[in-house]
Amino acid sequence: MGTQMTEMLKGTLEGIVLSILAERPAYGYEITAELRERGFTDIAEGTIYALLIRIETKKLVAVDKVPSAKGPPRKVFTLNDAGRAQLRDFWSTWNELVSRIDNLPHESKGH
Amino acid sequence: MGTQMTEMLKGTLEGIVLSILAERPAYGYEITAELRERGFTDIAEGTIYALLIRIETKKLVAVDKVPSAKGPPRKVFTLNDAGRAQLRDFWSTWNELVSRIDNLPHESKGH
DNA sequence: TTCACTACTAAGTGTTGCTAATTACCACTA
DNA sequence: TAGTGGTAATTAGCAACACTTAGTAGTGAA
Repeated sequence: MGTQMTEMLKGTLEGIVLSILAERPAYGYEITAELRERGFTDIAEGTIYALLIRIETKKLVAVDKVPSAKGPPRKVFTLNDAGRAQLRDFWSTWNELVSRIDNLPHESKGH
Repeated sequence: MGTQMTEMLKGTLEGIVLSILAERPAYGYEITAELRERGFTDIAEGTIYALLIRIETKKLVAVDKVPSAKGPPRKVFTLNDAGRAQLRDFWSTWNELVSRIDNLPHESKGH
């Protein structure tokens, strides 16, 4: 992936994943697929799994092992209250950043 | 500063500074002040100087030493062609990220 | 001479996303 | 039976970035 996007995802990717989990519980592989559908085409699988471990450690999610018909058991992640609070923080920080950047000198900002 | 914002600035701060330099040449202290005016209140001085060294190393700017009435000579940074190209890249990546994030599940996205 | 302001530098830290390799499980097929 | 392919998760090592903290100097005014 372009280095530019890689660096920009730092600090946003966690919020992106949390917002997907806010819709419904999901497991790693599923989240990776959903991200690709949503345009985040080049995010490495390993990145997602590492991130999921992080949000589990931070206790933003509940985790259930669910047996799968094909393949090893799935780790299903469900957002908890702390996770929803973190997600609200994410949106407020993101909105603030967007509005600050909107106020930057705009010459050739792209439409 | 909130950790959340700190992480989000990774990958964007460089573009933010470049876009300030696109308006007019400036030196470190000046840029720091301008950022504060524009709402980036808590960015450490050291962070800006480190970033300026990075973009100088990447040859995105021309550097001139200009004597100052009060204090040591200023290092004035001027965007060059490579810098302007980098800035265009920044805006296109940024716009792409914004549009992807806009398409995320939107419940409680903030107003 | 002391103080405040200006301007830059340097060392070390933590978080993050990346690559790449490995393991595990099941169904299908040659 | 062995092999292949798709699903699912984990791990180790790496590089980039912003942060904190501290320090070095030059200048003018009290």
